Amino acid sequence: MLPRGMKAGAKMAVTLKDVAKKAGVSPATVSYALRGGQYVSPATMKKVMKAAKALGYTTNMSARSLRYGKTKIIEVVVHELDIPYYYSKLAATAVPAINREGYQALVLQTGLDAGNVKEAVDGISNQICDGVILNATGIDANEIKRLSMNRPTVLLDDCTPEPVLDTVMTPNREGARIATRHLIEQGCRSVAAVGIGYVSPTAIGVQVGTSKERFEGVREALAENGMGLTERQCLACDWLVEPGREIAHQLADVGMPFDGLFCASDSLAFGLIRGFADRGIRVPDDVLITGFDGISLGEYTVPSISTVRIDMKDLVDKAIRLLLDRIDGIYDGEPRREVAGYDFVVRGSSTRA
Amino acid sequence: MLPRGMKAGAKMAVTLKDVAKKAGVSPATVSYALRGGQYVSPATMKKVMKAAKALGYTTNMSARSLRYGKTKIIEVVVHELDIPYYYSKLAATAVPAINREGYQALVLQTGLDAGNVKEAVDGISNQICDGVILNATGIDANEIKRLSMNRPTVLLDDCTPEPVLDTVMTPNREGARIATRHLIEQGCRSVAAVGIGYVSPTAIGVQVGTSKERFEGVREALAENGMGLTERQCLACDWLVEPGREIAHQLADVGMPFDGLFCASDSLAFGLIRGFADRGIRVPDDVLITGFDGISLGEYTVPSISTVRIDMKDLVDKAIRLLLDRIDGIYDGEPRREVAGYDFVVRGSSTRA
DNA sequence: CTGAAAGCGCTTACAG
DNA sequence: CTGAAAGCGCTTACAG
Repeated sequence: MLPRGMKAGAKMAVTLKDVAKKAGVSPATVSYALRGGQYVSPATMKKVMKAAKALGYTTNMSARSLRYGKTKIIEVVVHELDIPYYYSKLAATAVPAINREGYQALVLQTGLDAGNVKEAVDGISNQICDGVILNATGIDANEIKRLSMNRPTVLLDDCTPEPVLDTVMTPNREGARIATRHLIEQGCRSVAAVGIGYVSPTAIGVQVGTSKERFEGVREALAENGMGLTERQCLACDWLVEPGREIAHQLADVGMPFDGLFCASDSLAFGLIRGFADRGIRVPDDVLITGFDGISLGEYTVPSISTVRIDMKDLVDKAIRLLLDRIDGIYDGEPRREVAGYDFVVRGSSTRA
Repeated sequence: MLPRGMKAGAKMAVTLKDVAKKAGVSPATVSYALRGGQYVSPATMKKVMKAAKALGYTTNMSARSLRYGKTKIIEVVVHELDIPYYYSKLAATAVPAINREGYQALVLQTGLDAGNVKEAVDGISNQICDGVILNATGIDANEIKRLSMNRPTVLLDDCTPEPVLDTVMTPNREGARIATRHLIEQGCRSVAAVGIGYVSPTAIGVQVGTSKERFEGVREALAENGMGLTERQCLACDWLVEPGREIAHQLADVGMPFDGLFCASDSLAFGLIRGFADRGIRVPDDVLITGFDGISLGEYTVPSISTVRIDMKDLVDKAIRLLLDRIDGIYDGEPRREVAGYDFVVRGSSTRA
């Protein structure tokens, strides 16, 4: 008995009604039985279970969600799963943490283009999940506000001065400051920032974002030590492996003008190490390098990568807590902002033997 | 007007009915208008659009799916997203490919335990998606059969002699053979297989799996050149970075008895390179190494990793094609099995300058 | 302990 | 071109 106008599927799924008929009880009783047996006699229970198993019944989640008003799904939206390695680590950490709270986790990959993120969240997320954890980079505040109309949303690393939604921040400025300070302590006197665009004094109050915060951190550490941060020292590029390699080549070709490099990501550091190896420049003998993120692979490169290691578990736990507080109606006030824990890990890339 | 027994959510979502009331038309008309405007006058169209926008309406996917009988979602089940780097690459490749077919892609992470895979597929997938792409390692054929009762499923790398479901294979045996042959051509006379358990002649017809296939490939290449493959040459371990490092340490500690190492994964090769560096053993000067998978990072290690590179795009395309043929009812016959394309990439880890 | 009934939000054949 | 109605599969308060 198809609904009017519905096409027959190749294979109709088994429904509660089918199980009820087979077990000789009402659908209501089947529902009660399947959901743990409250109000159901042991004998009925047994009949129902047997029938359900025999027919291979599984709950139609669309129907349950529609009825229940909740999906028990939390979505994790990341840009790229195969960027080594921040996002895959984020997703991998978030999934079991979400499961522990009794929710299913769905990972959504949007690609690096900000437009796709909008679309992705608009699209599937419509109402297929109860909440979203979303890396906000590249979407503006209005857009974010609009997205949140439908469901609780926690942002990651949204640097907007006035937060519009709950956010978990990475320690951009502090991390950059500590890493740069470390380079100076190791004796560097000519430091550059890889992956960081120069921010002019007039733009400093206007510009917003992760890169700008890290710029500030680097600048502060240099200033503490009587050094400046000029345009020449800022080597803007995407935070990926290949750009790191290219920058290493460029630096080698102009005679390696720096003795310390703060990298905005471990992937960049990874690429730099490779690029310097191509040109016979030795890390850490000829130049010291620090990364950012704390991807696990950084422990295994040769040399291994000193890094600002984000406590991914802490980040994820905080995001989930913020989200559940909204979903469960425990908190309904102004947007809150938290900062993920981190530590600085000293490894081979920034220490001379 | 809540359904009986339903608790009020913190925030009721906007429904078709709300839009209809606001626009002064019927819900049916709103539905038609929102779905492209067939049968709807331009004036009505405009009114509806305006009302929908004003209220921030989005479709309730649970309801639509329930009505439509399809979810337009394909699920990709992987073990671990942050294992460098096969699974994240798989997921990252599959998502846009699935989107191109007009489906949403959901990535599900199960962890390395086979029990979790069952649970994951049982659980969320119930009927929230139209099809599943699933790495089968560690689940037996009966289980797989049962899982597939509910929806079309494509397996990855299921080595069961009689396929129970559509499968895309990686070229396990051929890849291992070619890599090993390459090591021999480069002059290796004492080759070991890392990550591969020894398979005795009596077990060879019985044992099933990826590892066994690769064992066979290695054995064949060695046999072609008059060499054998004994238990001593098989160093079984998980295909991860840390085990690779540990094996390197062990080999170094017993005086490095091999001059060529076939690794079952690039991650293993990655760890070996690191472990040998710890002990002053040089790759490729002292020992040649080949990997398997073709993860992008293998290009950036020092030395870079020679590898059997799986054509991930081809693998994913084949999996999606098999799946869509089932979903769309284009094919309904015996399980089909395809092999993903691949090539062997020669890099620094297996070539002496 | 069990069943009949209502309703979640949507879509579409049908009647106007 | 538009609206009233049926029904997707499920859950639960209510009546028995």
